[in-house]
Amino acid sequence: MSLAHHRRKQPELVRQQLLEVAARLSLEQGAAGVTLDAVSQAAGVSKGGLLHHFPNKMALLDGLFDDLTGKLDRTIEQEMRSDPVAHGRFTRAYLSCVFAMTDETDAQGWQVLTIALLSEPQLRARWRLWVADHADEFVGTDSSAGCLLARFAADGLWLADILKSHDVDQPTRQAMRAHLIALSLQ
Amino acid sequence: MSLAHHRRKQPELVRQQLLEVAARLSLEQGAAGVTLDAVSQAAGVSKGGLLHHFPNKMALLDGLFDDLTGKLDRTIEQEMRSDPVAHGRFTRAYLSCVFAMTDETDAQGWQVLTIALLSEPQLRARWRLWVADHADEFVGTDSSAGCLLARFAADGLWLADILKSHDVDQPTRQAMRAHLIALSLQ
DNA sequence: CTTGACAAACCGTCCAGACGGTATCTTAAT
DNA sequence: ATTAAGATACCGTCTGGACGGTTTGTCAAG
Repeated sequence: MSLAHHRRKQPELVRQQLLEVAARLSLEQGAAGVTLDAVSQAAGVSKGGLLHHFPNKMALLDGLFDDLTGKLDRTIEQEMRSDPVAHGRFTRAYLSCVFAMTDETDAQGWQVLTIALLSEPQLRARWRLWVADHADEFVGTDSSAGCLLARFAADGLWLADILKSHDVDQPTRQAMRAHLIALSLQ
Repeated sequence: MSLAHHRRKQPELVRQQLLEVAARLSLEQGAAGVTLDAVSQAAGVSKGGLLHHFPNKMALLDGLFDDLTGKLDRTIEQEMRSDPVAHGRFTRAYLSCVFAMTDETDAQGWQVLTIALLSEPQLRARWRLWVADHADEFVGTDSSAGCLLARFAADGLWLADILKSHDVDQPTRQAMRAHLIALSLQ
């Protein structure tokens, strides 16, 4: 009967809040920090409330994954529309996303979260599927060795960002980007 | 008084066995599969025995990490000795290691294990340190944008291998390697 | 008044680590 | 060469807590 019970019901907002909190927790405490108790409490919802929206923990992680790939897909699609050259178009859009991740607000969230997600075998499989689907869709334009290499390099940079292992200054970063774009065109 | 109590004591071997089993378990069952019970049982040692060698779980993971980076360091050092060109020497050795990982016996172990390790914040920090140390040591020869990019690309390939997300055939692989070696020289 | 959106208490399991013990090894004085 | 005295390498049990999930109840909106 306390608090949230009496507030205006807003299921969609609560659902969003739960996903957001789950992402933040995985950022701050690693994958192990994402427990039903912690997430629900941090979101100001009871555990029962959380389990109402996501019937089990895997569903919560799946929700996170969907959120992530959904945003990524939309950004890529948008980026591709403004690229006149067909060859390597998807690769360049992918590059844009990765290079943009440093500045974006929710970039850090994505990053550490992703590592956490990838440590879950089931979610690894889903990521595999995502990659396979896109490789398939753009096999005509983005399957050259140059494109593949460019995307690998972007992944490496992305990994370095996640781990904060390298410290790449902005000029170098831009030079690398230019180099990779050139690669995607050959 | 049972069995292992009476066998010849062989601390170093048992220690090695424990690390090996831990790596195998993380490969087969993901990070969550590495529990003290599972590791000790699979290694034919009691949990008490395990905790004798590694006072807590973190120490076990640290041991794994040391094992990994130790082997990596030795391989890199060896590879560097057979490279006459100074510029980018470390980068090329690093490339060799990454490209060799597909064929090596314990490669799979390394790979999935590494993902598990990277999801642990403390171990991420140690990896950060490893990178920083090496970047520092070879700042004179391997800090060019080309070298950095080559290493990033290798990391991307390595990540793809881990996730089995891409399927890169051997010819493409070799072409990529040649390309990256050229990058390390410029 | 039915249904969806929660709350709150509870359960079974699993897991990290503590603890007290026992067997084997090493060392050094005899 | 013996052997006592410690150090080292284990074993087996227990516990406290965390965690995923269930169940039952309550309130509010349509």
